[in-house]
Amino acid sequence: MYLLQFKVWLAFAIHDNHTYNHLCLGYWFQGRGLNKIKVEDSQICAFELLASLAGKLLQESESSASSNASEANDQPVIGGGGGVKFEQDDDRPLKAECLDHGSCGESDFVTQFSSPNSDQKCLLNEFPHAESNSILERSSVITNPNSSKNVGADLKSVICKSKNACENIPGKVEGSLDSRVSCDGYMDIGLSRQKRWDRLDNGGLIADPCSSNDPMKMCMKFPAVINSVNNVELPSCRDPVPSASIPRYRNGTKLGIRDDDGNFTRCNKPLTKSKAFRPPQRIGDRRIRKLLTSKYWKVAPKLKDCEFSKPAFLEGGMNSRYLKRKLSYGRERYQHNTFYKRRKFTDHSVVVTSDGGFSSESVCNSPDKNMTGDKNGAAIMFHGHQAAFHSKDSQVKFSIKSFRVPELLIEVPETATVGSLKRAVVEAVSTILGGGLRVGVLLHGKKVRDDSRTLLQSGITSNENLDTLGFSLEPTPVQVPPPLCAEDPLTLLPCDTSQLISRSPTTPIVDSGISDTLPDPALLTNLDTNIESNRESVSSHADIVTDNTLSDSRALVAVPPVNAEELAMVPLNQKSKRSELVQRRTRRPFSVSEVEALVHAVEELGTGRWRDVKLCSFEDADHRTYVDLKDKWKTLVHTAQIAPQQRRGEPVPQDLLERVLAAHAYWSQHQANKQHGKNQTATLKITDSHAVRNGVEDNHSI
DNA sequence: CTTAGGG
DNA sequence: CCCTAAG
Repeated sequence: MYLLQFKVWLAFAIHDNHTYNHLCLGYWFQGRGLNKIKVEDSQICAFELLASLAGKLLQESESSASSNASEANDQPVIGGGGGVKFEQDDDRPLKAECLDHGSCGESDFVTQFSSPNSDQKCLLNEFPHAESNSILERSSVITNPNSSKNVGADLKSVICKSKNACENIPGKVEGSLDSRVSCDGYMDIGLSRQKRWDRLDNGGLIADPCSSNDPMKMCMKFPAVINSVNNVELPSCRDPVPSASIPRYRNGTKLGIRDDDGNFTRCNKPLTKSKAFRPPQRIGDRRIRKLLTSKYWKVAPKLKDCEFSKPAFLEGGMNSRYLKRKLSYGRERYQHNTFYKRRKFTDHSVVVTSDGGFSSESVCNSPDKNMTGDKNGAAIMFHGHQAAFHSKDSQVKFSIKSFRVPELLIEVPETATVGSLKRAVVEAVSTILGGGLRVGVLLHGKKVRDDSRTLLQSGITSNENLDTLGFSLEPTPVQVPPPLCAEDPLTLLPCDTSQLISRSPTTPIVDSGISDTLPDPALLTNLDTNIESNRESVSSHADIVTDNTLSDSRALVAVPPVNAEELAMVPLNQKSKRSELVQRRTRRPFSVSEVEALVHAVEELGTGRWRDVKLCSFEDADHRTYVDLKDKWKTLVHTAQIAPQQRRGEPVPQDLLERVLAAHAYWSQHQANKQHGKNQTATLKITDSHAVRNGVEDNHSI
């Protein structure tokens, strides 16, 4: 479980301004644990550190590859004071490490610490499977005396430091490090993911270059959102009706609601799941821009190293439900405290991004298909181009032409060697594939999740146009997958993918996009589209760089278009009518039991608190958003008011409809009263102010 | 982010 | 279910 944490951290360290501590973990995780990084300035942002590391690797590879080390000798230098030194504790050449371990993922990480003694392998086994790693356990594992001393010690210090830093987190809740701690990994993950989205300016809005109709707009909203999370309120606290009084199970109806003992489990859900993940469909542009803009390569002065990852420990017994908010809060602080100093970054750099993150929808799969079954979206690291051929009999033949790798951005300076570029690619891909792969099946752009169904049942038949069938490669969900399965994040990723696959505006969505856009199998092998889009991407990419270099000549070097073509996978987002690409969620008619739950919740909470309704009765029904509930209520009211003959779909019991009407009437009245009360208050205020104006000071007024 | 309402 | 305006 917690291995994932490292994995994710790594992902972030790579393209975020995480501090050394974060990167540290990621670094080791990468399988180069024996190569220490010494950082004088522990606040050095991950970027710089990574860049240094990349430079180091590059240098090594180059110097060893040829005698021409002049360029390579241009050691990466972290601007300003903090310095970074690389050391190797063993004899293995860095180069080898880079090539051989990059793809090992977490298993590699583990190996690092158990290698000294083969009998220590047992460590590995407990590791990934531990269902309740506590921080303490974690430390002990990492610092196992049998492990490399240096590594262990360093890691330990990192962890300790993190813990300390956490103590300064506002809102921290003292609590024992019980099994719940295992949730922190997820929180970290979710947070990190989200962080990617909101890593905009210091809470400020970036000029929106897009029209209001542009999907990009969505991204723009983040800063605002972030700023508004100050209100860390606990919904249940203000609930007139104790949430406990709201049965989670009613009439034997389960709505994917977990009982009160399900805290731990709940942690497995994406804590940050939310719409937040959805919008940034085009965050790519933004992110890339940032990456290329020197001004973002800053150092986090006094940022607490783990403000981000903290929440884990904080949540003593707090309802996980609120973690999200708390996290947001922490994130906000982070933003405010973060970048000031500016540091120039130069030399080699290898930036690897992977929007897909390590999410994995599979993670979301639960036995109860009905409840969590379908988050659209897939882990999306890859998307396959596939062609299917009909055949006689009832046989269905499939032929996967190729898979393309979307959302993989690799940057290297012009002076980098082809070899280093290859390694960078290998590393990037390896990182993603570290955990193995899974294959997803898409039909008409929708994921076919039920593995037990037959092709026929799934609609995959020779009669169908098999072009509508698609496959996707996804990172294997590690153990108990992390909550990255946030419904939205997943949805998001695929969108980026679609762009990568084709620039055709007609491309609906990632999934179906492939087949729809490339109906002719022959086209599947045609790279024109990709190349073209790449060029476009690159050019815009270069433009950005150019712009920035005007103010800072030390900015990164633009990636030559040539490289882009070589990397049929460096698809940067392009501006396009993404909005048209968004796929509609699959329709999910409410079941009677859901209606029942909804009605009950509304009876208790009223019609103006959909978020609470969601939380109380549908918290675990990830596919039901509060908006959905609101809409459903709307239709229910309507349904209840029309003649039974006009109703469609699964009939809703009349008694339920009557309750709907009753609740509707009741709360409508309630709202009216409230409104009336407000008016009265307003009147009073006016009266008061009037009184003040008249010199009748009254500090108690209002 | 949430709500409320139109599409 | 989606989209948006508003808060």
